[in-house]
Amino acid sequence: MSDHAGHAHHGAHHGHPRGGDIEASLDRAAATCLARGAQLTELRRQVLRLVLDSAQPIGAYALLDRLRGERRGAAPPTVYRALDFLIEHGLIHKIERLNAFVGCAEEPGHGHTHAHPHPHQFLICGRCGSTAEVCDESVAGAVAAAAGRLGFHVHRTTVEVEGICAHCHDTKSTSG
Amino acid sequence: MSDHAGHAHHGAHHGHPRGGDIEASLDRAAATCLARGAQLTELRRQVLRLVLDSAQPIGAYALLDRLRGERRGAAPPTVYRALDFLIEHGLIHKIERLNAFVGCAEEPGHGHTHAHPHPHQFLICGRCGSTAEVCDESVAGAVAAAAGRLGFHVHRTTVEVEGICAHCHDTKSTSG
DNA sequence: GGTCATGATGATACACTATATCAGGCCAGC
DNA sequence: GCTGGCCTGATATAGTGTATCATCATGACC
Ligand SMILES: [Zn+2]
Ligand SMILES: [Zn+2]
Ligand SMILES: [Zn+2]
Ligand SMILES: [Zn+2]
Repeated sequence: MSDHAGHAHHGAHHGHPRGGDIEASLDRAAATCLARGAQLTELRRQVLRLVLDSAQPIGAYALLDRLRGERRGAAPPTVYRALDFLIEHGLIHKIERLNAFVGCAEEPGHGHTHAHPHPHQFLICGRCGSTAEVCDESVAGAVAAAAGRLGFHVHRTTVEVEGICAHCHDTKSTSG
Repeated sequence: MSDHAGHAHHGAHHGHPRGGDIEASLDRAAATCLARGAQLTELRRQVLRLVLDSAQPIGAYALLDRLRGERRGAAPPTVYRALDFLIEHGLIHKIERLNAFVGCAEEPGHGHTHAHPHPHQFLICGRCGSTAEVCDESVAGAVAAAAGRLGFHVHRTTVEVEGICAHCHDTKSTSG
């Protein structure tokens, strides 16, 4: 499987943690949770690790299969409860179009939670399946303005863009 | 859960704002399909009528239940195939967050199809469950700009905003 | 007329996604 | 010890979406 998963923040220190970065991210996530009076338990840490370890958005049942490798007897509620917690605390996001989950590309500790989420959008490549999380304020602003014009009070915004990533577009004629 | 979704079959009126406009919309939809070399068959017309007749986004299995009132033996593929067709031709949209379907608020016949969809966003009220389709070019433009900066080629964009509609916000203290 | 390809629908079964519910374990505080 | 809150285990079920094959109508073609 290709490992070129989209990186929205070119050259930045954000992006999907890979390899050894994952454990550091887990530690930061644990600290974030503690500061909020919540606990990143071993189960939740395992699920978060599996999400972060996946190069692409991963479904709840795929997570469940992998989780069973280290936690025998895990069942759907096991993983769904962990996912709910992780979403609640802004550590992962759900991509609605795919019924799948990805780690948040923003560093934790910025006060992002389910109640105060950071603006984010997903670019989903229909060819290689990679996704990139972008945090474009102008998109969020345009949405807020359009909603405000209608007197609508925004709580949460889902933006999911389907298309072809730069890498696939560049290589479409050489490997298609 | 509100209970004013209606139980009637293909009656002409339920007190919905659209009312008798629905049959006219169906006729326009049929013409649009014909012009594209497709046919809005009786089944598809029935499903589209049920979607348009629903005051709120309606799920596939709720549609199936109602469809069985006029087409005995209807099964999940019956309604999903019709829905796929209607989406393909831009006559309805799917709201991913709700796993539900709504009629397109834009008039058909503007060349909107699955291949060339019009920009649209949904405002979903978390209190009354109503949704509004808005067609804000600036939102679409901001998304296109953000994606373009990353070399991402946009094919389709999903924007779904959860919040409180103006009506519910105005009446939040007067009625449960 | 007969044959064949196409598209739509009927019908059965299945896969995938998510939640409800109850029971048991753990720990802090009283 | 007891209680209450939180987390997890475990079973069952609800909700959403597809795969597959059969049947039927249509229209092109010979
Ligand atoms: Zn994020
Ligand atoms: Zn790609
Ligand atoms: Zn529309
Ligand atoms: Zn409302």
